[in-house]
Amino acid sequence: MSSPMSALYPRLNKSDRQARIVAELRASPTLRVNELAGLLAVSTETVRRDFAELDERGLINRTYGGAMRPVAFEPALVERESLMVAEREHIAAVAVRLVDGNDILMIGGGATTLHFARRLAAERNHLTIITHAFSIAMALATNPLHKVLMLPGQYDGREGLIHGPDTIDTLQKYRASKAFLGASGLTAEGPSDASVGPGLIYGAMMRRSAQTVILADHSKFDRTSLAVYGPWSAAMTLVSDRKPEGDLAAALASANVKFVQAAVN
Amino acid sequence: MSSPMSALYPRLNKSDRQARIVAELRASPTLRVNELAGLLAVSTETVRRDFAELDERGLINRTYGGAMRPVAFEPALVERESLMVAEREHIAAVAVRLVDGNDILMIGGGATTLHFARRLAAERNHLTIITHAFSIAMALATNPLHKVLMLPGQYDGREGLIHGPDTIDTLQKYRASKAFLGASGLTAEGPSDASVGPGLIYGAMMRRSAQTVILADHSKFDRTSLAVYGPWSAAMTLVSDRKPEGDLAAALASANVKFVQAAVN
DNA sequence: TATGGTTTGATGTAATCACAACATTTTGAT
DNA sequence: ATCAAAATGTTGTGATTACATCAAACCATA
Repeated sequence: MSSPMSALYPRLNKSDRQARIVAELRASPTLRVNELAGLLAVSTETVRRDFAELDERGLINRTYGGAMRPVAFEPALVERESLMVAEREHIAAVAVRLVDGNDILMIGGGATTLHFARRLAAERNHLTIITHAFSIAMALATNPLHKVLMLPGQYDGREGLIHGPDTIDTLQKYRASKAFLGASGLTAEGPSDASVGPGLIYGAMMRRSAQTVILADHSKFDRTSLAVYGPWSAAMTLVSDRKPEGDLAAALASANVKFVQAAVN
Repeated sequence: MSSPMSALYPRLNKSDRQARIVAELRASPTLRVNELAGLLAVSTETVRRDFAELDERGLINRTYGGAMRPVAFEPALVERESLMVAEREHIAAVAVRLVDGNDILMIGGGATTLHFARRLAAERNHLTIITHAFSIAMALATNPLHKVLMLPGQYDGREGLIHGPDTIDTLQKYRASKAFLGASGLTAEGPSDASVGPGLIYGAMMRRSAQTVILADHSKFDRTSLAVYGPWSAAMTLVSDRKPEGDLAAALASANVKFVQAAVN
């Protein structure tokens, strides 16, 4: 057997090799499958398999022909990130159309609202946005023309967002035209969140905004979560990829909640 | 037409389209030629030509099959991260010893204070920390036993921290035992920062804390920066890798500033 | 040593991409 | 309206990549 030309490194086992890939990405923001195969003296298929695994674990991001360094990974958020991505992006894209040029917005934390914030950064300018989520603020700040106001309070590293009494108090000082909120459950009673702290924030944001837009894919329908943060009302709009049915649909109708469909073609 | 977002937008001219490509990269760190062609309703060759021009101008980075956001978009912090790392880590390690178990801390933004926060997360528990920097809060939150309070205000994506009148106002409500602050310059007049906004924060933090600890390596000595945020006083401690000399040393001595040496080695 | 699972390599096929050459459309100025 | 330049689309070719499949090599353990 002829030895490979670039035997720069000793043969590594799987975990060492993958660790090295991650390390290599710190030096260079992108890597090609080809280069790496030569560098590590393994076949391209092995590199591809490593990329697939590391991408699964969120340590890298795959691109066509290679991989790139992940931008910034939120602790608990990454797990949810991979689910319902297509639905969430559609919901976010449609929700952006509900934003007026003069709006003052409040945006709650969550995977879907993060997509919404990214599109807001890409498509809009000169908006004022109040939020309690680090990820939302960082996404919006990639467009320096926006003005991002951060709420005070206790930082929860697991969720990557801020809550607590200070947050609620400060919200009373602000008034927005529209609040954009995610939810982990939607029932006839109203939208709800899995944690009490953030739930209180979302309720306060809703009360301090003229309009409220709930962004939630159909997997949240009829799922009850811990903290219900508000009854349905005529000042609310639900943006989702499917139309609700049954009890939930009846509750929305009787409260005059507007519905906007984000079709998944 | 299986792309998530099909032709939602009107036909754009060249410069608008290219501006939009740059904007779109804010929403997603990578773009594929194909997706973008569908999104903008132009041929793949046009997208390729746009990529070539934008890459030439440094506004994007090309990858095989697409383009990615240039690394320069990241907060300005990363650039400084690589300088004086050893010195900063020593300074941070020594500064941690100045923290008492019952302290309530304020920590300002910066590369050196970030090292300090990481050590605090590793070595201490049950501290209450008030900060205005995302990176500091995230570093501290890796230890869930700490309580991290985030200040409100306008988010500056370039620096990755918060400032503005709301921040100053809120600081008046708090009182800490010690403030740990970085600096971009140290002169006889006092420590100073390169930006006005953060400088005002550091001044306020200093006034609201019983003790102030300045963390700065020797490259900051005798360098004047934009915003001087406080005169030297007996309530201050300087932690550095070298002992100041000349005018600076005289000013520190006459104000009774304590000095702690962080020896390298 | 035998064995079963894991890891890696090799191969073939289909999909995707880059690039160049040429045709067509749009734009802007006269 | 006419013309020339710029911008864009189309097409074809060759290169690169992805993915599935199967075989070989490797490894831990009984």
